Amino acid sequence: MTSAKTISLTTTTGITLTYPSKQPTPNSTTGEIAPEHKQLTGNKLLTNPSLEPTLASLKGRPVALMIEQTLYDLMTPITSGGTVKILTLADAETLPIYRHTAAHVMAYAIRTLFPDVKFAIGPAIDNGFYYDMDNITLNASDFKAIEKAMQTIIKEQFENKRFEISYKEALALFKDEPYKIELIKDLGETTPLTYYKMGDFIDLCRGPHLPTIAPIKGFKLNKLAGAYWRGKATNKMLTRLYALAFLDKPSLKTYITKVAEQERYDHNKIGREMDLFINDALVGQGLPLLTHKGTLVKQRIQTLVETEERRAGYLHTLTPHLAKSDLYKTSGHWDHYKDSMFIIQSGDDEFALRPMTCPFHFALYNSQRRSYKELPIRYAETSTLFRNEASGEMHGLIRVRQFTLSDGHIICTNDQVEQEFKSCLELLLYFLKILDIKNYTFRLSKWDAAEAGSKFIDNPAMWEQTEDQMRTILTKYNYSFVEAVGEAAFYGPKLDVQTTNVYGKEDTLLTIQIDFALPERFKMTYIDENDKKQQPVVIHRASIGCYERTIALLVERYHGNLPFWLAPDQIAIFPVHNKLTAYAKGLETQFIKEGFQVLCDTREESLGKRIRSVQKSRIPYLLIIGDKEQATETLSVRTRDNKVLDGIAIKDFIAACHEMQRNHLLECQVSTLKKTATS
RNA sequence: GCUGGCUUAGCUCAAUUGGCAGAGCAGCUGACUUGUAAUCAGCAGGUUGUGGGUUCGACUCCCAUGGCCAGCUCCA
Repeated sequence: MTSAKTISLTTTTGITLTYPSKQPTPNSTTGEIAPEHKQLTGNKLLTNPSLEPTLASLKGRPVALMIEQTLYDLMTPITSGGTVKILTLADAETLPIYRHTAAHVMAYAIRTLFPDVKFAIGPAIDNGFYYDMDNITLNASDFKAIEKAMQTIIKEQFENKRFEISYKEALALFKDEPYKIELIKDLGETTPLTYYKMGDFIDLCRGPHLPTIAPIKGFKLNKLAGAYWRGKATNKMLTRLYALAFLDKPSLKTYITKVAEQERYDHNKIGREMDLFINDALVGQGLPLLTHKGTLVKQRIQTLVETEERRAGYLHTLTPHLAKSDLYKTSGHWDHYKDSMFIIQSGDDEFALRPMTCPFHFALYNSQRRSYKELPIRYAETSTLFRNEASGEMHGLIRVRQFTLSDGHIICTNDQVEQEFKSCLELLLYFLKILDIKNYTFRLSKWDAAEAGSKFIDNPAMWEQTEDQMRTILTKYNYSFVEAVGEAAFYGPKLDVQTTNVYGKEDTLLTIQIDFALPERFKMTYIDENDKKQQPVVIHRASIGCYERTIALLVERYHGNLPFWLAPDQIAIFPVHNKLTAYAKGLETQFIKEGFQVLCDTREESLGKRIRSVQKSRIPYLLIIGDKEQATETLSVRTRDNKVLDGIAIKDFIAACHEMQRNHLLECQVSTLKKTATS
């Protein structure tokens, strides 16, 4: 049938595969395939007939290949050998291909309903795909019609055909698609171009794709948003339509249920429900007010952080919340961030609320002549910072205009950088461990040479050196990390600890940065052992990051059930009837003396009602006090997960609470109490 | 800042095509004295975010604006 030369590949299952060397080419004027090439498309590529995909069902059949970690679809000629994994729909590696093909189906459907639409890009993403479009107005009420059109298209079981075309042919074929034309021109005349065709819908695309759209099942359009063309805010904003896509409807449903479940723990909802913070339109956007409960949580974390920092050799400072603009001009922040600083004009003087602490610590350092014998100097401050974030950026406690950073700056010699960097890392890992935060990843945030001089200080040698330094340390101590170009600070690379919120949105929780630029700008020096002036290195670091963001993460991590030592109200006391009020009040006093935060509810309401009324506060322990408890000097302890333990001796309960408080224990030590109760 | 959605009592939500703003919870008053997630009855609660406009008449339609939510962009 073909004159294909055979390229032999080793497969994990020992199957030999052959591939045709010749590819179908389109008729350049119409975009149609020449008839003699038709048999080369689709599913004729495997020599083992039992493995051939069929249009009717791809279940258990090969749909794509992975050769040396690169994905190929079955329509693409293979030009090099290697270890091959044959992928079926069941393989995890296939899912992005499936989603990408589904994106094309959606585009096809939209084209039939909105013929004037102009397509940009439509990639697979986690959990689904999106397509960016122009010249179209959509709203959620269009979703059903689009989904229905997609179903209709899928029923046709179109093959997904692949074509290689020249630069000129591509320009002609996509002449009505301005965004595709821009992509083609950017790829240039020398890059091989391909497009895919299903039914009468064609799309410029590198692939890979499923050989047929028949198996596409579990999808749901879910979100409409604006997105800048090529991710640049100066470009036109396009319409982005997001969809979820899974192999089948049950997995789609499972995912939707899971997400709904997760979103119930949004700190922005339950943080307010727990009465940790509020917002007030008169105060302003991005300026949350912590209630007394939120303040208790913050103060407790702060105590932990500052205690550990002192142990780690940090010197705590208190520096001004504003400074003359000259300070930020010296640091370079003015050039980079002037627009997002709060600037205050006072007579002839220009001030700004501080957006970071570093120059203040540098001023302290520079207030004396420093010897190498003093280094490293480790400054730390629980620092209030102000950043005028864009109005669309604010989010609960995660992104705000005023926040409190567990900030710190280590000024050290070049030789001390590795040790100090490692200590910073260990300190923040210690905090993450105590708080039992596990959903984080390390990101080595590097500069982008393309933006040298504008976004980043133009000193390639120093960038290379510090990034290597960081990479070496991380590798040496076996921390796995991803590298991200263009995510550095303007003065140096960062190790960012990234986390995600309940919506899966990624944010930086903690950061350690090596700074080679600001010591120069602030003319920081020390005298070395040879009586020579040297320039120190600065490490910027955060212990727990910003308290507001950390509280948000904790609320989501614990679903509001903060550990005993962090819970705003730790214990609530409920006398069963009002003759026990005095006794309950006595207990309250006793617990307060022990240092716990206690609520005593003596309202003349039913016990059930009073218990119900504190459920939203998620108090770890409710103590029900009846005549029996008073007579035996015991407690009936109800935990917030609704377990009831009767007959707990008061002193044992107090001891257990102290234990949890002192050791920052995560679990309410119900088992300990129980043991005491039954012994 | 941009795109889309939303904005009604303290909270959660109703109110047909433009035709008298309504309920539950919370609050207050009274009765009940309570054993582990809502005792009963009554009362009160609003310039429908704000400012304009269209209309005999606007919660409803239009314009502007504040705020909230998701996404994009940004994040020292």
